[in-house]
Amino acid sequence: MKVLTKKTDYAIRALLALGAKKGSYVSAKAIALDQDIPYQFLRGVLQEMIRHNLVVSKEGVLGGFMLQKNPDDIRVKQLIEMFQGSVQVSECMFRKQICANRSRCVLRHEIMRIEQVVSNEFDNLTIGNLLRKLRGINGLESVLNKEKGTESVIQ
Amino acid sequence: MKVLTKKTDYAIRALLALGAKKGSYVSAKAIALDQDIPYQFLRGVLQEMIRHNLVVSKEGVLGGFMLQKNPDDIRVKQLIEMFQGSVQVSECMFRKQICANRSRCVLRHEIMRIEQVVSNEFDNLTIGNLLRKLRGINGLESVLNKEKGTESVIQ
DNA sequence: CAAAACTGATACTATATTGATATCAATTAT
DNA sequence: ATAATTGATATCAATATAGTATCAGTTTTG
Repeated sequence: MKVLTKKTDYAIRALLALGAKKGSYVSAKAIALDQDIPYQFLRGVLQEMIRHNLVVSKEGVLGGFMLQKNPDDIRVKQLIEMFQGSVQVSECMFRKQICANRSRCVLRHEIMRIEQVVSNEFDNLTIGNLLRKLRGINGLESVLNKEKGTESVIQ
Repeated sequence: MKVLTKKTDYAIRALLALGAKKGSYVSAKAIALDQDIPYQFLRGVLQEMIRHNLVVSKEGVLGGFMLQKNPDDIRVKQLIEMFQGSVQVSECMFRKQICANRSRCVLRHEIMRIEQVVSNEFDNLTIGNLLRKLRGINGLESVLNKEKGTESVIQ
C-alpha cells in the first residue's frame, strides 16, 4: 500500500522549501539540491503546481518559483489528488456495477468508511502545519539556509 | 491512492464466500462465478492463501477450498500485507537515509502517524466482521445460495 | 477402468504507472 | 552577448498490476 508517490513527496518538500523562503524566488536547481530531488523530475512537478496555482514562476536569471498561496491553504490532500488522482481506497472497484453482489456491497461500505478516515487525515495536514513543525525543529534557521558541502551535479 | 488491489479485493470476497459455506469445500469455479472474479486469477490468489494457512484445499472432483481459520482471526490487514506488502503509507521513502534532511524528517513523522491510523483500521477489520454485516443484509441466506441464471463460461 | 471435475504449479502476456532523463526554445539579469 | 533560468515536450526503463493459458496430478463417480 503506497499512499504517497515520489511526485507527491517531492511536491510537498518543494513547497516546504518555498515556504521557508517566502517572498523570494527559489530556483528548481536550488530546491533540487536542498531536498535531494532529481532536477528534471522536480521541474515537471513544479510545472504542474503552477498549473494548479500553488506556485508562480519567474523566468531568466534570478528566476525561480514562489508560493502563490498561504501555506495553511495548501492541503496534502489536494497534492495527493493532483498527482495521484483522488483519495480513494479502492480504485474504481465498485464504480461500474455498484453492489452487483452483496459481498462487494458490504466490503465497499467498510472501505469507504476507512477511505473517509484517511481522506480527513490528509485534509487536515497542510504545508503550514509541516512548516511550523519544521521551524520547531530548526529554530529560526530556514530549510534552505543549512550548510551544504556539495557542488551542483545537476545534468 | 489505490489501497486495495484486485488481488486483495478478490481474496476478501473469496474468504467471505468460504465463510458463508463453512465446513464444506467450495471450488474455485463456484467462487469465481459467485463473486464475479476471473477464474485463473482467483486460483492464484487461493494458492497464496493456502501457503499462508488461511484456507485448505482438497483435490479432485468435489474438491475445493475451505477456511482454515476462524473468520474473526483473519484480518484485512494481513491480506493487504500478503498481497501488497506491508501497510505503509510512504513506501521506502525514508528507509535508506533516514532523515537526511529535515523536511523529510518532519514529513516522515506525520506520514507515519497517518500510516498507523490506517493500519489500525485494517487491523480491526476482519472477515468475521464482514461476514456478520453480510448476514445482516442477507438474513439467513448465504452468499453462495443466491439464484444464478448464468451458466459457466470459465475458460 | 475411464471420464470428468477438480487442484498444483508455472509460464506467459498486455497494460498502466512510476520514476527519471534529455532536449531545445524563450526569457531575463548582468 | 552570455549565463542562468523556466516552458514545453519527448522519450525511456523498471516495476506493478491484471489477466490468460497449459499441463500434470488427484479424486469421485458412472
